[in-house]
Amino acid sequence: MKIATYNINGIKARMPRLTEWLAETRPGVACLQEIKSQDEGVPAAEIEALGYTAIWHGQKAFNGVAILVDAQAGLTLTEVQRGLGVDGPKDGEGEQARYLEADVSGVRVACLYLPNGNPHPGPKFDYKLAWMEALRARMAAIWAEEVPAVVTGDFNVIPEDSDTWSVKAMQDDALMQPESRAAYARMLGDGWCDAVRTLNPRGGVWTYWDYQAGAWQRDHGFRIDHILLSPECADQLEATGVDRDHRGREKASDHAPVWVKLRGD
DNA sequence: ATGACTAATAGCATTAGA
Repeated sequence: MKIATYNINGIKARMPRLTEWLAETRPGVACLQEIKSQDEGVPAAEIEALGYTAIWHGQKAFNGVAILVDAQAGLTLTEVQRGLGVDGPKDGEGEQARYLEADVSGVRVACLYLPNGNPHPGPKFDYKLAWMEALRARMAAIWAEEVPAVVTGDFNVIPEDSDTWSVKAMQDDALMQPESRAAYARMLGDGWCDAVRTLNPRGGVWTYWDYQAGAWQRDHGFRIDHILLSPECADQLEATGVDRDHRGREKASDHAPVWVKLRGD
């Protein structure tokens, strides 16, 4: 089974790209982030017409996550949880739409959009770290259920220096502060497998290129979209990839899709 | 250089992203 994560940066603006990506690469599971839409604004009929069943957790203007599964391939989708119970950094705003978890034909799939955390330091960075601790706790609960599990999405963390084109350019960014990296490393320390890192130990794999300053043309990217596997899934890890060509297309997201292929046995 | 792009919402710019 192929499981993919894709920060699409606006589902309405990206529907042409999303449509052709699903048709061309046909992932069994597609975890989407930054749908930037309220629930009622998601083009549900178009998604269904592509042969995918979907659930989503949206909000006005920002954030928002969705899980799509290939119904034509016979995969089933049952929601398990939405949200991690962490309020946003502004007074009284409540929880932001950043987490959605489902059972996909016996595999637990968590789709997340971790807070960016800039500017650092400040309340947004504190929010990021609090959210990461809540995520780690949820991952421990999933672990305790002893189900095969995939936790994936836009983590907004550059885990190591080899995950960015320039350490110097990013050194003051929330994405690679020591606290952000340590929180991510704790998840790996708990036993979760960073799939792309495992098959690309020397780094140099990017999943995001800024819209600005010709970052795509210069290959000034970094790796922040991750796929973490439970031991059962890690044992089945066959391949990973980044659909880079989709970043270079007209009206593309600033992220590229990232995927893992797991053996089905 | 608190810049450069892009999307969304509400304007005739602002916020947020990373």
